[in-house]
Amino acid sequence: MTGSPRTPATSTLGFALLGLLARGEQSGYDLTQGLKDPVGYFWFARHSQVYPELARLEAAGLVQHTLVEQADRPDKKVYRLTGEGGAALTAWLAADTEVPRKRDELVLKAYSIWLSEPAASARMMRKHAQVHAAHLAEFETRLACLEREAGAALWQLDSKWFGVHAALRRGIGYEREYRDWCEWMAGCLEGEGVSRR
Amino acid sequence: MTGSPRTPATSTLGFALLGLLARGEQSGYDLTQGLKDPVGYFWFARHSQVYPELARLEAAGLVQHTLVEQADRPDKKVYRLTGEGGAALTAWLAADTEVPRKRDELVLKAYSIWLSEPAASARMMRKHAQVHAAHLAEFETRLACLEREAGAALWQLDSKWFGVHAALRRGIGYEREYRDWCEWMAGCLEGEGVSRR
DNA sequence: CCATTCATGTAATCGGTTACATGATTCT
DNA sequence: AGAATCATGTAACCGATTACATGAATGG
Repeated sequence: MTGSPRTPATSTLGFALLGLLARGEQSGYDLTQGLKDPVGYFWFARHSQVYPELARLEAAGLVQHTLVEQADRPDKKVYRLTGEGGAALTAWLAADTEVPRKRDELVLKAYSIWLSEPAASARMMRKHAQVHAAHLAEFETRLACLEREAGAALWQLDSKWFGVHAALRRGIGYEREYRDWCEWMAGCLEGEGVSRR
Repeated sequence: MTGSPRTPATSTLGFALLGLLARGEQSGYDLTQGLKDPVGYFWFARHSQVYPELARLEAAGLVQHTLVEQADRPDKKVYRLTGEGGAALTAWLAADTEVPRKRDELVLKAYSIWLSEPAASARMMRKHAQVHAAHLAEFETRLACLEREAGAALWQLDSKWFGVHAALRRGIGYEREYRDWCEWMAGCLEGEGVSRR
């Protein structure tokens, strides 16, 4: 009993998958879909990354799969969390989290925008404002749905809906701020800001 | 005259460097420092990525360097933008920009926070709120400095200060929103939100 | 004396994207 | 007839991080 079974350091993607599996067993395909929405607002991956990661998690004893044969569809592997997997997940939750440094090409362009055609840049900013406004609207709709369906569970700290709620709130704030910045930029570029106000 | 000199698709880092060089000639070392601050709020790189990228940009004819010998310090290569480099930069500015999908480990943890110890998670959220509040304060200080130093140039679309201004505004909005979300989360986890208000 | 700054590079590794590969069923 | 959905994998590549490597001058 000297030393644990040598878990070779699970990646963040691994914990994302464990977090999804903590809500119920799923196949690799389902997990890939789940990584679009709502986890996908802040983490995502393609199936080509998910399948090998699941194999690694299983080798580390954090998940297990059962083969489910299906008549009209391809057979699938349904994964579930093991006790060790649950423990690894809560240990990760308690561990320190790095503040991420972001890369954002649009803001990088803004830094060089003084070299560009203002009208063209304004159009680009308006387009991005629209995209973020659309994201915002979608998140707000989802939150409204959630309020109807989950009700008070949205606010219960030990409910899985609280997690969705938390992430959605972050998404809403982020998209609102991004939209406002794009619109402010567009306004400046269209001439409003030239003479200080 | 069939086809341009076959620029092998400059990376985003390449354009970040061109954007910095458009403001004045610099060495690879200087550029690496510049990628911390203020461009670094939205793009960054280590020197091990910068030096090879500069070599690639030079091979593509977008920058040129001069060796500057120094007595008391190591010699350095000072890079400057070529005409082709400036053209590549403005072409990139005019091109479509992808809306980036973000990965954020803290929000990912929030999604699984229903499995954690609320008090410990609250402490983590307060810590992150502090970090973002500190970033916010720093950005606001910088903007205030810029206002004093650059004055009206901050609002002139063809001034390089306008680019800094734009990026700083984005940083300020982002950090403020992130701080507020962390504090909202902490409040919930400390019990305020349990019974719906 | 040791750490930091200035200054430039290379090598190993890792996380993630794109593309390759297969194949049945259902919807348009 | 062709596209999309379900379902699982592998391989090549690329961008980025970490570590390796060197070396003089200055500051604590």
